[in-house]
Amino acid sequence: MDLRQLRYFLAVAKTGHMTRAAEALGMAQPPLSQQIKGLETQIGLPLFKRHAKGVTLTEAGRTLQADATRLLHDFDALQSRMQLLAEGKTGRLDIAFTSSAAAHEFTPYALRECRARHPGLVLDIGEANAAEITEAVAQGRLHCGLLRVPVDHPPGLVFDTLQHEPAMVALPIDHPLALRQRRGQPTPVRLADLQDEPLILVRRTGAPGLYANLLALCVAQGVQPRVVAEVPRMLTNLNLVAAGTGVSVVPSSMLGVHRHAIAYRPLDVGSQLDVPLTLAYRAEDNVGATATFTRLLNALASHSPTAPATGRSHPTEPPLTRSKNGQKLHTLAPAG
Amino acid sequence: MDLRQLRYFLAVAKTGHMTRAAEALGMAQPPLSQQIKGLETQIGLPLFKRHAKGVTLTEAGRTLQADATRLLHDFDALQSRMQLLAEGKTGRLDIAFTSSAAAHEFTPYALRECRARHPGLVLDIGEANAAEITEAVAQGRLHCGLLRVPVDHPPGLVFDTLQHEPAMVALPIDHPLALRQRRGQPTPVRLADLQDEPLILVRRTGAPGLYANLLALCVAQGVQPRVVAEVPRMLTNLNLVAAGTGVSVVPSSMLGVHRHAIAYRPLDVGSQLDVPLTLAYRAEDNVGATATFTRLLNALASHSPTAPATGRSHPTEPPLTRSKNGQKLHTLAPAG
DNA sequence: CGCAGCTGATACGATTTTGATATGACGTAT
DNA sequence: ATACGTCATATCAAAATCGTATCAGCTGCG
Repeated sequence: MDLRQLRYFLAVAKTGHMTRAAEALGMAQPPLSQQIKGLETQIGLPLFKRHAKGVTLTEAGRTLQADATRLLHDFDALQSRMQLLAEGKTGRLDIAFTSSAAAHEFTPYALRECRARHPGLVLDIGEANAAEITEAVAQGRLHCGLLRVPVDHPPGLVFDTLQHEPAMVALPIDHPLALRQRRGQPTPVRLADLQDEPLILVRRTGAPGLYANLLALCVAQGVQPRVVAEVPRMLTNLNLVAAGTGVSVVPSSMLGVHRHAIAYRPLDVGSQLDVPLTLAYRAEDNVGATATFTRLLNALASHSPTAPATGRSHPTEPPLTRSKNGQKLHTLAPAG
Repeated sequence: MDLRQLRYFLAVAKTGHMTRAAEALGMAQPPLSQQIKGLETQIGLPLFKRHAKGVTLTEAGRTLQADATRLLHDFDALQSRMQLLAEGKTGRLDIAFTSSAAAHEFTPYALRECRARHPGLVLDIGEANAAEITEAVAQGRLHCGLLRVPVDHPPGLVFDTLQHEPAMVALPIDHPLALRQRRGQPTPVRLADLQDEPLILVRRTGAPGLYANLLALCVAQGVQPRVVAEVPRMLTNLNLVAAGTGVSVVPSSMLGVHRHAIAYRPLDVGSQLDVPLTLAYRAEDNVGATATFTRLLNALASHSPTAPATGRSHPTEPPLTRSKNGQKLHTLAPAG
């Protein structure tokens, strides 16, 4: 017995004619008759009574009709479920951010867009530091991770740079560097200015990341930073700055945090430090819902004003709704 | 997508090995790999991750595993349901008796046996007269009918004579024919004795049946019966006899009804009238549960002491339990 | 570091299954 | 009575499936 035979059977049962069922099925009548006969002999009961102008279901036929209808319905449901899964219109998506990635405006925006465009996706969102996220993605416990500077590159992982933004110096509001002005405007900070300042870093074991870049830049400029604290989270970092414990260098999207206690100053032209927003996922699992998510984020990023200048790994996609601060930058017909 | 492919898939998913799954399925490994690959390309997602010592389900694979397991289980259930139906171990059976057929001891005995041997059968039992039963069976509203003398022979209907018994004369207990004795024993009644007796008949429109036989026999013997009543049911008939309204001729299995008011006397040797118990069913529908029932009744009948002398239309069957009045005549190992 | 031993993937020929065309048998309706 | 429509049968072509032989890649051992 076979699903094909059951489909044939149902077609015949529905029409009451071998011939008409055959043309409805897009096939000739003789093979249909053969298949029905095969089904009957395999079951051991006639399913139809043949008469001159068609066929009629027997009792066994009626029983089979009910059961087969249900079964084929279930089968079709299974098939379309898998189809949706394959197309990435359905599925569960385990994601996590670092706290500084979550602070970038692109992150909540992308999540809103994802929810609006793909209501069938279930997003399960967590938060962890870059090292934990990288490991979780590599191990398959997460589908995607959003972080800043990649801290590790396990084989099989892809890192898409979605956004770029300059790093800024975070100073206690009454710090001399914060008070320094030129023609009434605050002045940029040079790395050399931080030479003897108490520096606070966000850092975890074995995780180079953003601050590796900063320290490398210091070394390159002959600056000896004085690290007074290493904290696990960006917000802890800023709390300490606000308390006057020291100074820090943070992505510019942190601007505004503790704005009455912290002054944010750009870095000097010669000390520019770019902070990326990075999407991490496994190359081999970039299918279905994951692919939907990664494609969407890359597409949103390439249409975003703060898109990275370097060539994108994925080409642009169809027009996208861009709702930022309640303003629509791009418009899409039925944007969900 | 196909059930076979799903079976293959589940085998691979269960074992975690293409090779072992292949031997479990009784096939070679290459075609199995092909089918799995075909399934994956058709769905559009990899279902397994291949590595050096086997394969592992992907997320999509786990989803499909759950769904496919359910579907195949349903399919197997469908198949075994149809199998049981074909074997006649399951199903609904619409039967009806005439009241005199129900009076024969064979009838309740056969029903008991049927229930005991085939607990999966649902017997829906009705009662009607011979003409109604014949029509209902012919139209397919009944699977089987039990009656006495067939009143009609629509095409396609089969009548199996299960039992034979002599007709007896039913007389009011104080009737002269009942009181007549020879050497202290009641004497048989000749048809001629009934010449002027008020006769009561069970009869319905257009239904010849038993009483046609009786009347034919009277005509053959030159007897002019005087019919004073025609009643719809055998029991009504006997009620009237008990009340002294008249005399009647009834199957001997009615013996004992109103035994304080009715005397039953055999017919004279020259006036023997045989009353059969007949099973009616459609030849073309004698499959499944109906076949189980008709075969059982024929088998029980051929092992019964009152089996008809004429050659049976169906050969005898395996040994059967015969519990009559609590006595077992034949014994069967696990007779249910 | 290299090689045996296992894994799944590929290539190709044989078998089985399935479908199409032509035709027949049977009933019905005009 | 005959023409039409039904399903069944026979025969052949096409497709799918399967088996054998072989390859490629990874593991784990020496």
